Amino acid sequence: MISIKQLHYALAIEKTLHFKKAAEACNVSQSALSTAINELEKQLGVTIFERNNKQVLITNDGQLILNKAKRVKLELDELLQISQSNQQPFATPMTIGVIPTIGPYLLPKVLPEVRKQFPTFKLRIIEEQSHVLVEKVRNGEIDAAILALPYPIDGLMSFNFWQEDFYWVCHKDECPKKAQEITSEELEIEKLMLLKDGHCLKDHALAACKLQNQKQDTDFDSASLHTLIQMVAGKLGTTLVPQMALDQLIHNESELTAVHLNEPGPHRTIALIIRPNYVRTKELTLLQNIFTEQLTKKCK
Amino acid sequence: MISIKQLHYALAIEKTLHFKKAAEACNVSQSALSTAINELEKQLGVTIFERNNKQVLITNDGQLILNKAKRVKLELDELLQISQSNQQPFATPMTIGVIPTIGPYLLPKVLPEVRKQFPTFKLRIIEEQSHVLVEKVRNGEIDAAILALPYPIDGLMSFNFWQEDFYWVCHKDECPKKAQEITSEELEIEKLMLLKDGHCLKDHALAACKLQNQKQDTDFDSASLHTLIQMVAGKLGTTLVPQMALDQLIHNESELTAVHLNEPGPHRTIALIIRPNYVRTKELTLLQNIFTEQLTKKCK
DNA sequence: TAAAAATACTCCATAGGTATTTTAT
DNA sequence: ATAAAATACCTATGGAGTATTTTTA
Repeated sequence: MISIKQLHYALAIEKTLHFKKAAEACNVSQSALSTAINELEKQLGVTIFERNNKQVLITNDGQLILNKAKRVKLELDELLQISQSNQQPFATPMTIGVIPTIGPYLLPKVLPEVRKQFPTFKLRIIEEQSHVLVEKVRNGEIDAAILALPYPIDGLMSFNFWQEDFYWVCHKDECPKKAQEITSEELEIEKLMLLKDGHCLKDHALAACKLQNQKQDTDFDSASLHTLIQMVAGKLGTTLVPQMALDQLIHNESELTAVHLNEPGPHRTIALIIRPNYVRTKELTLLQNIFTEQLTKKCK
Repeated sequence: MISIKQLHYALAIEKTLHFKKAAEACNVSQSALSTAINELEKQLGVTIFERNNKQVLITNDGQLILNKAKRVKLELDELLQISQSNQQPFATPMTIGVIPTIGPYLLPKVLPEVRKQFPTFKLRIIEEQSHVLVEKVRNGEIDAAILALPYPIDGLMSFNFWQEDFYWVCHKDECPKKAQEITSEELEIEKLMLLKDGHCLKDHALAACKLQNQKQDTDFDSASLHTLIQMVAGKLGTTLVPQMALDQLIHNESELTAVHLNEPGPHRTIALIIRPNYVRTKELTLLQNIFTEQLTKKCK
């Protein structure tokens, strides 16, 4: 019968493409690893590695096997986590990805409370764009991701925990009226500056205004909302920012005004994305509750 | 290190709730199975089974572990299938689920060609409603399902292979006009008979007419289109049927007329649903091509 | 010829079997 | 008292190590 050890060994070779190094990584002799791989290939009836004394190559079929082996290992790791996380929640570290238009605004609002409630919890945060995070969730590199929806997440599951609208930000001197609301029709589209392509915030902002994602003259090739806001302060145009970013981007003494974009909403939904069958859902639910609770307290 | 064998044994006990019977099912002695389970529980630090001389119970944590173990086994089975299916496609049997409003119309059109191209292929078909099939795909009981979209398939993946419109079917004597087209506004809603709740065809038909799924007086508690058509023939009302069912339901000599429902479409999308990471995609692609090809030949 | 994988041979850990004991109803 | 799981003990398989051979770039 095929064993987990064999899969471990095969995955080690995939990494190093070298039997001796792989053997060292697995703390076994080259001989042990070699026979294990031969036996695995014999059992499967598939040559996984084409090898000679100079190089190790992965066959096409072999790559499929290795990908599946990673999957098996992933599920097995999760099985081990079940026991640990149920014995004492938050004992095992967790890595969560977050996109750049959420991270800097969400995390300062919620992480203090997380630390307060679970002081020993090792939570690692990475910041990437949506497509990178989706891939990392898929292959198990990270436990979960915090994205803005709608976004295509084929094969993954989402748990929405927050919804918010956009605010239109302009310089006080250029604010057309004193109203608290503005509709997309009243916006001067030509003056609107948005993040560069690849940031989902741009798509969501355009969708909220019912605009196509046509290549706009006004595209601003910036990677952060902070920079955009600086441009607005410099009277170079206006922009749209999500509600949770308002308090950080616009201070009382600032030259800027933010008015609610009055279009049917919510304009942006924030969600936790996980693989189906991900096991640490209890812990994620606890986190999610803190998120919603803190956002409600600090945004409404 | 935890082994696959241990998981196998644990799953056998879950089925039988009896160590001796489980041991027999695994072709090992009760002693071997007993020690393996004890070792597994020790390694995990979790009591999976609460047992005495009279009964075996599954603990809460144990059930989580067992569910995950099933997952591991599933992925491992797929790993074994990779080698087999790549060595000779269609050598391993495959089970595909299909909903009752697709099966009887799609399968006669496509299966002959499948048999012709892959005579040795053992394809098993089961017929259930969408929610049952989605669950069976999730837990690996079946390889894939053929559904009509839109339908919620959280965490699964869909490959659309056909799109079609609805046709309004009425008795010739009651046909309001001779036109080839009718809009939903021209329909007499009171006379419209649809399948009972639970059949997605009802939802899709209503959506095509832009109607709410309100509890209609005209709901007809039938489980098959054939029955509905009999009712139409008996002048009890009218109905909507998908294009692929037309040739079977309405013959030349019949008393019935079918006219195309002229609403923005397509009204119903047919798709293959699989788990993410499902491995026999090459074979499914071949099947799917046959499906589309045969439908185009026989429906257009 | 030299670097790397495969093989030969030995050893030991452990999975499994049989027989027996413990346990709880 | 008895049915069923746990344990003791023995055996055999196979995984792992060391040393050596084979392979081919």
